Amino acid sequence: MHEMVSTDERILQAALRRFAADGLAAPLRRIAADADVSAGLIIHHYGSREKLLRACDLRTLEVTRREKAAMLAGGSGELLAQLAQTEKYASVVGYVLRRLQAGGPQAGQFVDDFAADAVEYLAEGERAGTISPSRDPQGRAQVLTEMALGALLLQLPAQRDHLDLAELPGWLRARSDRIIGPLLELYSVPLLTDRTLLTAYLSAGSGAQDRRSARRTTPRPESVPSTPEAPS
Amino acid sequence: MHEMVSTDERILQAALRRFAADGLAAPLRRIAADADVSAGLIIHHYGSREKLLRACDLRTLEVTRREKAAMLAGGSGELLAQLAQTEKYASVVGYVLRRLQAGGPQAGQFVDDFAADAVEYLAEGERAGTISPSRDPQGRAQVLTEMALGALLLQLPAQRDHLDLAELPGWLRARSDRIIGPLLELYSVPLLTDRTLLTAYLSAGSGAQDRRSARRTTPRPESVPSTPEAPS
DNA sequence: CAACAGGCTATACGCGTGTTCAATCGGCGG
DNA sequence: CCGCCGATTGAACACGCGTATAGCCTGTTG
Repeated sequence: MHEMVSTDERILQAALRRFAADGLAAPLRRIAADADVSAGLIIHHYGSREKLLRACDLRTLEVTRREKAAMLAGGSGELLAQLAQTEKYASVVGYVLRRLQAGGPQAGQFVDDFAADAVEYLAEGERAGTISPSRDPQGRAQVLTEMALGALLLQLPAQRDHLDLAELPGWLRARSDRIIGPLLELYSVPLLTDRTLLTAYLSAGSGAQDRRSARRTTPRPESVPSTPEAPS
Repeated sequence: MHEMVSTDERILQAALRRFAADGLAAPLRRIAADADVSAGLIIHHYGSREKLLRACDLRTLEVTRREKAAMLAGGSGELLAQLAQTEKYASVVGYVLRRLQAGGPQAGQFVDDFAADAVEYLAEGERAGTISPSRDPQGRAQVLTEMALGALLLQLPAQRDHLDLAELPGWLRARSDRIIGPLLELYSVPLLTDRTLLTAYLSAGSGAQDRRSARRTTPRPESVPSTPEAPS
């Protein structure tokens, strides 16, 4: 009644789920078992393992882009978390995280994709007056995106290496509740008590767009412990 | 003259370098070749591959702790970056990143370790008057650490999956220069233009320490796009 | 009805892995 | 000098992987 999907699609969805659950190194045979087919059939349909991964990337990119566009139109933020609320999308969310974890050029594309959308979100907030303007919106969005995604990725598999897709939405929401306090504080009251560092850096001749001049000009003041970059 | 290290140590250092360069999935035989020994000898000395990884974890934890303590005494911030400046420690820095990338419980321990030190750094800055006080220092340090480490990890292997340890220090410094602008701005001028969100959240009954009451009480205002958590 | 085509499976090959084992080497105490 | 014992090695084992191949089973077509 509700589902008579083609075998290709069934394989792709099984791959998406299994990759998300066990990581991108999940064996082909396991995916085959999940999709109730033989391992050879996957090769027959997708050519090779890498091609299958490519297909997963494509599908994921497509879904996230579509869904992000819908959310942008709706005007509400919170991407991955909100996306994962819909249980239907848990696998693609998990796949994104696994892809980020695996690294490589593909991960960069995902990040850039999210960063590009973050630019729009922040600009929208800026127009609405809730987000302070920046002298480098692109850079700010990039940094914010990398921090948000990175932090999420970092404490995601801290529990185990197996990701339970059924628990993922609840886990994301719980995590959101857990960190929203410090996060709100961090973004409401400046971490640094005065702007001397910022003004010093800005007057040192590196405009926002001008990245080439940002080399060793800043004398890197000694008195300040722990530039927030520093916990790393 | 300057070096007559035991074979165990030579193996461990080779493992550290190779794991850092190629990831924790690097084959034992490759490490053996680097250390000019046979693969069997590694097993003979360390028992198994996992034990070798355990030894690497231990060594890394020990070195970072010692060096972090020294830096804390010295009063200067910037941990991993500064550590990596000394070419000698490039391998342990790389190993930390690889361990974080691999995830698992061990990664959590590293993060917690760094977060614990971040608490001290921030407290020191707070006493010096350069860092604003927080109502949840532990939570703030945790979030800052996860963001810093996560962002670093996220765009680290974006170039390739092979990490060139010789280029790592330069790469870290370049990255630092690249993002210091938006970062300084982000931590000097509040991202959110007013504190209504924060006060609303705080008045919703969730004290800093009291995490259990932080469930779905906040009505999650509709007007604000992109809670900074949101770029993810 | 016969032949064909294609989705699909079972099996096998080649490779790389961690680990084991027997054998060899080398120094050191009895 | 003998004998032992740990360090060290190369070959072999067992296993899991991705992939190639040959065949089966079913529906369709001439």
